[in-house]
Amino acid sequence: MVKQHVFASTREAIVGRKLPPGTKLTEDVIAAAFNCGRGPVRWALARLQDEGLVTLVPNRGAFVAEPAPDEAKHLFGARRILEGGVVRHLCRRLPDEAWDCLVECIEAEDHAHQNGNEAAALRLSGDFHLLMARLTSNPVVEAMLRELVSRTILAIAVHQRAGTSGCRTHEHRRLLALMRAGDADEAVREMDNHLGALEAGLDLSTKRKAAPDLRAVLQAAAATTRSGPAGG
Amino acid sequence: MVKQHVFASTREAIVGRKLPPGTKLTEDVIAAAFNCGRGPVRWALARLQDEGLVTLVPNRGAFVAEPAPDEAKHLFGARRILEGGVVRHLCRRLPDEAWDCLVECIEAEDHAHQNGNEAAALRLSGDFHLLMARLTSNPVVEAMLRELVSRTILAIAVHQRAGTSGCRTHEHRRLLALMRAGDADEAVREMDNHLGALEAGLDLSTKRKAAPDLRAVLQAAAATTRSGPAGG
DNA sequence: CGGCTGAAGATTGTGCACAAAAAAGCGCCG
DNA sequence: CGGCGCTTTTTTGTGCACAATCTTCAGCCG
Repeated sequence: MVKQHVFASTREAIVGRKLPPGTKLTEDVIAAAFNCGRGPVRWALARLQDEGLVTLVPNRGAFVAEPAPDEAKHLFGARRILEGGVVRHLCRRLPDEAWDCLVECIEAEDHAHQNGNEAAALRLSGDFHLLMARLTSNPVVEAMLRELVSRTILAIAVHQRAGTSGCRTHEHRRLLALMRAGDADEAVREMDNHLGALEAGLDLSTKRKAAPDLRAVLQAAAATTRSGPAGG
Repeated sequence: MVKQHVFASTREAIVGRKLPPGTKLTEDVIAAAFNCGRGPVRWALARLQDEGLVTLVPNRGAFVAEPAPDEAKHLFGARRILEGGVVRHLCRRLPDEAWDCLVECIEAEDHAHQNGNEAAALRLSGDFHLLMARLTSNPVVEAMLRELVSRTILAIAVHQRAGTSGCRTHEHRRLLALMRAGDADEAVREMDNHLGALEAGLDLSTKRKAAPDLRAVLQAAAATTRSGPAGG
């Protein structure tokens, strides 16, 4: 199946930071890159849009999504709600193999940090959160969090301050210990703080991006009224 | 835009019970119904698939999703986690207008129940849950729950027992009172019980659907090995 | 010299045609 | 009469062409 190949590869390129936010995704270019027509590309782009990874402007084209500051805040807010529930769900009991999996994931992240590979560390950090969702044995929850983590990576790529790393592994370790101990309330609070620290590492000033927002607003206004200066 | 029209109308037809689960969604038929080519139809189907409302089998076509018993359980589990977080988030404080909105929604649901319009009541019940998500002022949370509610409606349509109605409004009222009182733990518990009652109203026996599952399993096995009797 | 109008270029939206794969129906052989 | 293989038919997967729209830019007028 060509469609899924285009979708998976493009998604991997976006999440793996190969395609920075704001990159124009011209259909012909992608079609040429995969040696296929525009049909599969359009299918993949539609899926990517649903995941919030690309923005599809009518008659303008597709772009790698640039989460606005407000959207980034909403993303973190949603993760607080969802992952709080996940943590509370996991606190009850879990087989030892599950805990080992989480420990292994943290160690891999530590290893990436030591090698100075920040991109891999950020990716592993996301994998840790995703692994927790997987441990709920609920594919629906897992899918929701996967989408949230992907978009969070995008938001971090856009608004990341210089010198700030992703998830600190010691926070992950503490969270793990709290969950293993069964202290639900404290574990949820730790997750809240953890996500708060992640959000605090970003620069979410809403005024700095006034110029591009202005253009978007004008476009939206013109599209709404349909009676502006665009007509001949 | 034709695409969005096809998408919105088809979605409305599925959620509104006009298209029962399992219905074959032939592209040509939909294209003819909307007087357009198959392009917009494919786009709409891709979006619908991402929302979990249709199942898209390769080289077979699109069908209105029939959530399996396991998937239905996962749906309710995800809603427990997500809506539990929503309730906890809303417990803090909310303007009076918000509470009025919720009361109004409950009364509309009551009205539908009195008129014997069960389909509308189920729809209003979903709107109540959706309204709570909207009151978080978080579009991401709202979108996630909208998808979950839609799929839940589908699951109910498939597995509903005879004589069981949807959300009881008095449970909604009690939940509302608890949230307004600020009793987070008790409100979350009420939400849990409420969703549990909804799930209990379904017949989620996994063995009864052995026959159709068998065919799906055989198809999957054939697709995996690629060396079955299908080849010529 | 600035702003506006017009055309040209580029890109997406849509429809149509062909190919491939699966399903169904049918004939044939045991 | 039942099971198997082939053929036909239906439907999706893909590519290509045309039209609509937006952007850009050159030329013109005030």
